[in-house]
Amino acid sequence: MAIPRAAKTLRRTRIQEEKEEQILEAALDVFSVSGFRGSTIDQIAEVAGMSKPNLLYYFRTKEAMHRALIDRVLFNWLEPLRAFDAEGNPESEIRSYIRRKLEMARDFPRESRLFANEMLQGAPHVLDMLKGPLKELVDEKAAVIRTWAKGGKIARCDPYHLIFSIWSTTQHYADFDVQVRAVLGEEHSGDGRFEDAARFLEQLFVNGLLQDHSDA
Amino acid sequence: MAIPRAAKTLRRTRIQEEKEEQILEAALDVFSVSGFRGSTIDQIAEVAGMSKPNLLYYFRTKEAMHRALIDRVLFNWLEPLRAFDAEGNPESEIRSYIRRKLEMARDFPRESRLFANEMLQGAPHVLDMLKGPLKELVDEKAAVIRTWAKGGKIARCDPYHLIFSIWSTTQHYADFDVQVRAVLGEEHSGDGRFEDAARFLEQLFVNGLLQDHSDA
DNA sequence: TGTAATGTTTACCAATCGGTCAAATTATCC
DNA sequence: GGATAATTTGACCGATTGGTAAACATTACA
Repeated sequence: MAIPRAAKTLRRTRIQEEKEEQILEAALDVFSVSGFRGSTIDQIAEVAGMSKPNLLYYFRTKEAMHRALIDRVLFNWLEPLRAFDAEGNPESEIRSYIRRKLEMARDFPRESRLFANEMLQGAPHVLDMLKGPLKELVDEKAAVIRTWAKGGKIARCDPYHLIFSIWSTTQHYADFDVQVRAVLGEEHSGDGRFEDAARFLEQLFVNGLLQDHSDA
Repeated sequence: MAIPRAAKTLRRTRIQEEKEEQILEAALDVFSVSGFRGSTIDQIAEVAGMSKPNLLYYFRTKEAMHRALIDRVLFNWLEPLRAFDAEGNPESEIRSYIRRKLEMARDFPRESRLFANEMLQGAPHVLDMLKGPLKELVDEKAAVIRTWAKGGKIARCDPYHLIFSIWSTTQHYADFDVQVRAVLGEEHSGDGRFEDAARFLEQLFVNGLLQDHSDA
């Protein structure tokens, strides 16, 4: 007889690791496109290549699957911001933050869309994380940016909106990918658009922030 | 007996106008949060305060409701870009475009989210519009921006990515509203954040683009 | 190799889904 | 006011939903 599922996490078998991986991979495919409510367990089961009850053997409910997926994705998603370094110089820190975020949009678009879907729905599953750990991390980095501004290393500006603008411009290339490609046309739908975007965004933020025009 | 629905558009009664308005208003509420697949006719009926068969009297299918809603929303959504004027001077045009887009994010967040949901799902209902009318409009405005750059009025930059970055930064305040509020904290969740955002974004784009640092 | 734990599947359930239908109700217009 | 068209509703349909039960198959391990 199967062990009660509460005990399953005590010791994990090889098969558990593999199957849970397989399921979360499929779940990412489905949830990132259709959101939580719009996705069905049957869809995920089909993508994962296993039967629905088999999925439910590893994750008791659709919610549990979604939560496991979000937990796994969120940590990596914040890595670039964590790497944002107070000791570095502003220009290279901002440049490399933009570059890292753009790389993530290019290499992990599903993760970005999963998160975007969650936000659009009002963050029902991650609101506490936004108000807690995320806010703390952003507060910390905003303080760094403010220090830079006070020291005259960058223009005076609202550090929160600076961070928001880097998030939005970079994630746009994952979340609105279909629109970007449609507008750029077939011929510019290779990965070149990410390099163009990086060039533009670095220019925008570096010129826009590194020199203080406000009292020129 | 009721007129076949194909003929309904021939002459519209007072009640038709009112009810269709009421339904689309409710549909906007629901679709903008849950996306097409995640929304149900019952939800919309409840919000609209009418029975499900009554909804289906005015819109034959869920798809028809969604299409009618998108058609109505899209035209207004592109208005600010259409107003972008080649004859004006670059600084004031960019400033007012940012301001208008931010106002729309503030005043019509549901419309923004409806659109964002559609993009996340791969634009199944509006792909032709993106590749057609939208692309043409953007091409036209991009040409204007390129003229400005060639004339030395703004820095040389990719006009498409400039437009993308204005879209993404402004719509962020509608689509990711819950995240913005969580990070800013309760005390900054009044409408003041839109003014702060406007100040920051105008600074960013004006300083970032209006002076050419690339050959300084 | 035997056996107990683990993993998988078939068949199924109640609830909800998008949508239909006919009957009942209301508005319109002569 | 009565006929006719427009609107609204309750009852219902088959398909799909999230999830369960139990039989069956496989694995790990002594």
